[in-house]
Amino acid sequence: MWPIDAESLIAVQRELAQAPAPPWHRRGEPRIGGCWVCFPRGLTGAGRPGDAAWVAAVVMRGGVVLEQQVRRGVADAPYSPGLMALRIGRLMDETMRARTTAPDVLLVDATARDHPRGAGLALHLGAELGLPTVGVTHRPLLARGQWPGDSRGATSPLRIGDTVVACWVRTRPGLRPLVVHPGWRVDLTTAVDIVVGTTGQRRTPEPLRRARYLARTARNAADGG
DNA sequence: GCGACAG
DNA sequence: ATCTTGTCGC
Repeated sequence: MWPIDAESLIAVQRELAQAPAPPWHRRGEPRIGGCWVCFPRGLTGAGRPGDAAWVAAVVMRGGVVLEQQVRRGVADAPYSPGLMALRIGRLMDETMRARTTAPDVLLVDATARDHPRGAGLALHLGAELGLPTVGVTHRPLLARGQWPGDSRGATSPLRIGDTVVACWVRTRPGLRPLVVHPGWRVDLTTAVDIVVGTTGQRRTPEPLRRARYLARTARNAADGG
């Protein structure tokens, strides 16, 4: 369920951070999903409840698209660091539940353990959907750590205090590394494996790239652009 | 009060 | 997320 106010979301996040999550491990060629939300061009700042949004969900297996969908929706709250679930949690959840093909693991552009209460949207969405998740972001929310070397596959830890909560991953030499967040039922090694395994010559994992493309294309067709 | 701050 | 401006490369 998706709380509609900060107080209840914060309570849910505190619970989630403690919830047992038996580790999932990839076996064979998994179905890998990607979910992406985009907003109207020109929207600036934190936004507001009722903002238009476009959500795309993709499921792939070994480079083949099994299913993809894009829909228009509405954001429930402004963006606020640590409370992103309030803005787009419900949207992503509903979009994923509308899928016929269930992925084995889902990629989300959000953090997980790298969060004020240790339960960012990537973790939360996985728990709600009952799906292992991996978060992929451009930068950490709270965690700190030096960049890795410049070769593809190079990683370096991101810590909050002494705890490693995520890591930098260089998916393409010469480009800024991504932040990879082990989400619901996923450990660091598996998260990196999934991201590197879905990233060919591009910086972004293919299911996420595809979902982003679909969402933006739908938006551009709708609001002119 | 000011800067930081996933998307 | 979205914007900007420029640059390098296929």
